Amino acid sequence: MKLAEVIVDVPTMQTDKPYTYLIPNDLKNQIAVGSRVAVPFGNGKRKVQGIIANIVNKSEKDMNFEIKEIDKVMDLNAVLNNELLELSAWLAKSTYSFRINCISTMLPSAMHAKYKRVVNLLDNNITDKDIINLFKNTKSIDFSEIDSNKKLLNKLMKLQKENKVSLEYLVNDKANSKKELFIKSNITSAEAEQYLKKVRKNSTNQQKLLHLILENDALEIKQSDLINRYQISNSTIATATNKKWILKKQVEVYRNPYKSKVSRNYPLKLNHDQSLAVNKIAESINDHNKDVFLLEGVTGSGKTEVYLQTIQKALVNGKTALMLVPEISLTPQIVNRVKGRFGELVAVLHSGLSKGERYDEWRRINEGKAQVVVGARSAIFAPLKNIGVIIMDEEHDPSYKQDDNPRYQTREVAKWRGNYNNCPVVLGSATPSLESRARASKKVYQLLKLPRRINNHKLPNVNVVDMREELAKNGQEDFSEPLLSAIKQRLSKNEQVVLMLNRRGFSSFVMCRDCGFVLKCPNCDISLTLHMDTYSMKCHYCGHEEPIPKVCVNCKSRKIRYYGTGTQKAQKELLKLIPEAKIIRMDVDTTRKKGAHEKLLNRFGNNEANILLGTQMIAKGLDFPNVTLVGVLNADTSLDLPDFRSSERTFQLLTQVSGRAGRAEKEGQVYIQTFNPDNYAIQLAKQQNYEKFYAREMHIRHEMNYPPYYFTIKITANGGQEQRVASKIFEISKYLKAKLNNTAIFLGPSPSSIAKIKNQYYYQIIIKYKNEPKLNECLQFILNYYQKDAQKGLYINIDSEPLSFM
DNA sequence: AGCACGCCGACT
DNA sequence: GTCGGCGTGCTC
Repeated sequence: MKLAEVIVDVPTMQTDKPYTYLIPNDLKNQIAVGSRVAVPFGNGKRKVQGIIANIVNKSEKDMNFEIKEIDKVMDLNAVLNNELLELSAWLAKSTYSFRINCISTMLPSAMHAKYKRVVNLLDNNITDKDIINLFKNTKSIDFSEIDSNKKLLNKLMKLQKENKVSLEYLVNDKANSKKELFIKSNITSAEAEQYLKKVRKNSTNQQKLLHLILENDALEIKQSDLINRYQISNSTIATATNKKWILKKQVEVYRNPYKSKVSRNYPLKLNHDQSLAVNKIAESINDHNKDVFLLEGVTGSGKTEVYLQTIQKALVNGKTALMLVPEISLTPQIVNRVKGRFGELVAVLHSGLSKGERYDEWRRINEGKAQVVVGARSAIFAPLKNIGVIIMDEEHDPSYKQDDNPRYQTREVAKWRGNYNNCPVVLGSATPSLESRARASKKVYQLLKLPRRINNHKLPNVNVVDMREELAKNGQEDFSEPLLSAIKQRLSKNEQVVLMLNRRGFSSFVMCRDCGFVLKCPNCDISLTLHMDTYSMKCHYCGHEEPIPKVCVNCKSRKIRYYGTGTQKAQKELLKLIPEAKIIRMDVDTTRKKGAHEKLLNRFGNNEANILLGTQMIAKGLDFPNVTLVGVLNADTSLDLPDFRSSERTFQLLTQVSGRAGRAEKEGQVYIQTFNPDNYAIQLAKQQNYEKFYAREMHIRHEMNYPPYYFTIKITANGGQEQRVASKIFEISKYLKAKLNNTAIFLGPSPSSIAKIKNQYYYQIIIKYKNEPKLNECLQFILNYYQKDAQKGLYINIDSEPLSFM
């Protein structure tokens, strides 16, 4: 007997295993491994969505529990192939998360189940006024309408026992494909010719339609096209339908998120280094080698062209290709370049798409209609088959690590898929992560270098401005004299400027000068940021918003001052200093709306503004030939973070943003303003010398026992009651210290650096270790042991190789 | 998660 | 006595 093993959509520790179900006869042909199904689950009539992980041949009698039947099948075809199912199991294990959560992240959100409970009225002779009122003139109501009404709920429970009402559970599919009305001819062209003779001479529109059918055997056309392109009106269509000349038909269409025209582009001639790289990778594609390449190329060295020609090689071999880019640089610039090269073969996946668009792109990939996928982090789960190459651009980018469950590092998933598909993985960056670069040194990865910019353009000239001097000299803390005059000079030459300030809002905090009181968020342990556009104080963590205080909340003093500069304030100040500046501000606040990102960049590209002022979102991927000056207003924001990766981040950010300058003929210039001009990360970013930075930073990591010399794991406990959270984390720490080798280094337990977010307290332990074969088992034990606390609102999270220790 | 079951205090 | 609060355990 064939039984189905189902992973149910109930993300808890206890239910994180397959459940066995009978396959009813009428569903036998529709069910396959990887299908979405609805199954009964639990005592009542509850139904949940699930994924078939396995079909096994077992006798029902072998089971020591009652087996229920699968209720229905949600899709015509399996939504997960074997590769992705296997991947979900590996992912769950390696990220300490539930399998169903892993499966959910693989599927477009339109495929996540939508549950609905409905109360049906069975008995019409109910006398209770509340109940009569409730069912006014319907027989069934949505349960959520009465969910909170205890009194009503109790009455209904009673009635349910008397069989007077019933509770029904529905698993609905959110996945709606877009349909468009098509017109299809119902007659042959020969018949159309006959009809043409019969129609009245003055019915010109009908004649037009008949001619169309005459000329196109088996005509099938969008109704809207028929109306717009051929000027055939709705009434004509109605008449023709009545006469049975044509049929109306709903056809599933794919939403196309990139309607804008993409101009075709062709492979560029490669320089020596580039062709060497392409050849190496192509060799690996041909030979089905699972090599991992690290493509270390300075900014502007033409990495993208290497990617594109590599993808071409995969396609020529009859394979597909996956290209990942950081979310923030998933700009139309990159997408258009890939689309322009490979046209209809390309599917794009990123958060800017609507749910429907994402679903459609996903289906195009699943059905094999798209062979090239470009996308951000989660696109690593694209249902491509027969992958020939996986490319990760800007492999060092922090957005490749997901910061909630499953907390995966895209790079690791990419390597897993490369291994499964027997294909190479290409990691590209101007500033590789230390982990990757170290592996290249150990020959685990193959290092490919692009040390020169294309056409031998020079790297920009970088100047470091000591803001301590500037502050002492002319009291300036935002715009130094050298930067200001450079801006003015560039503007006078009609060139463009990019300014980066890694802090949004107006001022970063508000402090009372009398008592030192800083206004904090009531829900989070973080100070509120002043926003001038809304005249309010905002919390960047939970979104809390309150009016700007006029007097100090603490001491009632009026001496309140704003400290720190955000993008809003910088924009205002810059306009004061350079009135002729035309500034586009780009930060989370101005790019929240769909497509805003693209619009702002287009305006800048069209020279509608001469200064682009933004947060780090402007550091990556932008390629504007007219940008000759880049300014970093405060290089210290990322340096001052209490985290072992802060130097690496700072170096990467400064190098990336500097790379925006002088990408074409005109030479670029960069000014980095800092209060730490001698810091090595800043000095080496000035020299644009990655290799030197790598050597220096590795030395420090070695001294301090940090990655890549050590593995790390972060265990966090959070909950509403600080006491309980703290005692839990100490308990865990004690347990682990007893179990692990004494070479493991424990940091903490301690409150997390933002100890409270949205009224949840956070405590953490970080463990640095070299070799701990028992660790995985211990952590699984902890998760199991503390699952009971999850019901009391106390959660344990495990983050393997966390991005930051904060 | 969501539901049933069981145990305990407080009410018509 | 029973109603409803919450802690506990189970879901093929």
